[in-house]
Amino acid sequence: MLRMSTLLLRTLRDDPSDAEVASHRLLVRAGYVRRIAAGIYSWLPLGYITYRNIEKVIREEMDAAGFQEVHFPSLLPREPYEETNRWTEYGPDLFRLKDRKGNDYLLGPTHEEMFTLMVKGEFSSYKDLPLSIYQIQTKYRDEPRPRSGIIRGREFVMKDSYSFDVDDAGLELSYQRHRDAYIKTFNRLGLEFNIVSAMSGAMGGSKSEEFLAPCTTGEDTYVLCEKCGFAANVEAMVTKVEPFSGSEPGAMEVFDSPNTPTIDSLVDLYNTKFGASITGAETLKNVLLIADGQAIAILVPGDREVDLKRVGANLAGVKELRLFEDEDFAKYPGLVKGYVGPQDADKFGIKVYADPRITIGSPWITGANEKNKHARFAVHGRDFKAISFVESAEVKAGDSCPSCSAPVVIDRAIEIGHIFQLGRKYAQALGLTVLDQNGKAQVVTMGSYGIGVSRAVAAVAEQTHDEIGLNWPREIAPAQIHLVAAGKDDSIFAYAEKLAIDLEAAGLTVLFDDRREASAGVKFKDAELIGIPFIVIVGKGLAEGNIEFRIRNSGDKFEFASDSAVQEILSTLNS
RNA sequence: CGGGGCGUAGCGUAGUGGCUAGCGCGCCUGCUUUGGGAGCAGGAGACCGGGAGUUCGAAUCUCCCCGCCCCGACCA
Repeated sequence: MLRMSTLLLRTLRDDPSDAEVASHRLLVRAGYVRRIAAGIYSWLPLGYITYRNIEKVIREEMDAAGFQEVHFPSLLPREPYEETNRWTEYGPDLFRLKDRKGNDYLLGPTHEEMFTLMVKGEFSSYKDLPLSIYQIQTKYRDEPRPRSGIIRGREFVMKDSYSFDVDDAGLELSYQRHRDAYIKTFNRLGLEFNIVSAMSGAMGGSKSEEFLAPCTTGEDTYVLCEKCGFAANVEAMVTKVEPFSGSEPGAMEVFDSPNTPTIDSLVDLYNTKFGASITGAETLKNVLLIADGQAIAILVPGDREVDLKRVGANLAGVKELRLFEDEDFAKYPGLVKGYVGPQDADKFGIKVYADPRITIGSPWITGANEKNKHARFAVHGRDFKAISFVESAEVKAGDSCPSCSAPVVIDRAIEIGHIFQLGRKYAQALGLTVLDQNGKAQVVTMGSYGIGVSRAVAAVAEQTHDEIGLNWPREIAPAQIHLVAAGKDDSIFAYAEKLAIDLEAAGLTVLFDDRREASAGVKFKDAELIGIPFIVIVGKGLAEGNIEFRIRNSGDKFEFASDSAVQEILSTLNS
């Protein structure tokens, strides 16, 4: 039993000034967490119980799926990460340190290497596979910008699993088993979520899905089709286009277009000059980028911006992508800012990629690579040619769903889980092979599956809180019953004390507000802030033989007879 | 890393060159109160983020540093 009179807890009346999002504000105010440094938090008793409840659900579902729990150190030597090149690749996000002898160590940001090496050290036969193992461990990433309280920290707890299979079919099976276990887990946690297809990074292109918990303060943007249920990461959204069916226009024609460096100004001039009524969607925007030092051009319709994340995710092999700056224009005197067109790309030695909307055969109004001049009737395939199509334009609400063509909506969410088929990258790098039936060494194929455990606490808080406080689902609340003794009479406290003991004996967990000095109002406010799902009040009604029972979530209130309180509470909870 | 903001007691804040740094919440003592963040009285608690400088005098002005928050870039 938790007693408020002795609990290490001080609720705050005011929002902390450094907290913005609801989960952060309320977890601090309700005395669940305290900030230690940017992105680093301590858990107080109420918070740690809640955290452990979430961990318990996750562990139970992993075990039920037949995955085995292991545990690795957080403090790791450099060597394994050197073998996979991540000591270098991970860059400044890696917390690095040296021991007294000057050897390099790191605080694990993720543990692919350790898992792979553990299996390599023990198993060597195809008969040992498939295998799925997991750990729940603190991870460290020196994020450029920790934010939103415990949603994105530099220290956080993650449940990460890895599957090991001999072949792709086995990997697919292991992947599905994890997917199913994740669905069960998040349902038990009371989280609303969508499973969206995601990009697993430019190389590989293997299967990857994210579990996203919708909430306005989430930092992930995704596309959702409310009609057919299609959901995708913005990066993975596929543009639905029809082949161009219009007739081929006359030859490309350059026209004077003074002072039209922007799409809007170009549209105005064009409509006036030619008595037309075009929109930005009929103009072609040529956005120049530097991709790993190389100049490239991205073609998108003029009414859309280029989404650099989408370009980066869809342009195979590109690591660094940035917009052209003035000094880049200086290197290409033929390219006139505001009047760039794709017709002369070969001449300038610039690779051109087109958004799928720039269909073959479609005519466009675009820059003429000369100041104050544009060209019209520029036909893709005739007057200019892209090397390939690349998803580049920003996704907008109302775009067509790739599977059913209905208009999609755009929503924000917190990424609470990510599953993907890693393939053989780590097994290859670290030499994890097993002998097959023919005695031949086969590189093992792996899957990787993560759940943000500490983040899940915040995600649930985000999705369930209201104006007055937290509001936990029953399975993860720090207690199931918040019992308030409201009054000064000894009989109230004596009765409440017995009720608390009886409720615990009946298998419920109880937070008992047994403070003598606090007023009823304070206790009610605290109960609402702390967010335990059921609140029992022993107070003025006791004299008439009644206690009060409230449901935090709905606000419903009931009167129960004090002499049958335990039974009535139990039957209400079970109904 | 770019842009913006902030740093005064456990929390929220006032104080833009001048007396002993003020207020609310919380905390301690006493009395009163007791179903919606109680009242009165008394009290403890602050290297005003750090350093250097300007000045008779600095929380307040200048410079440097550190930390924190927000937007963006970034994010297995």
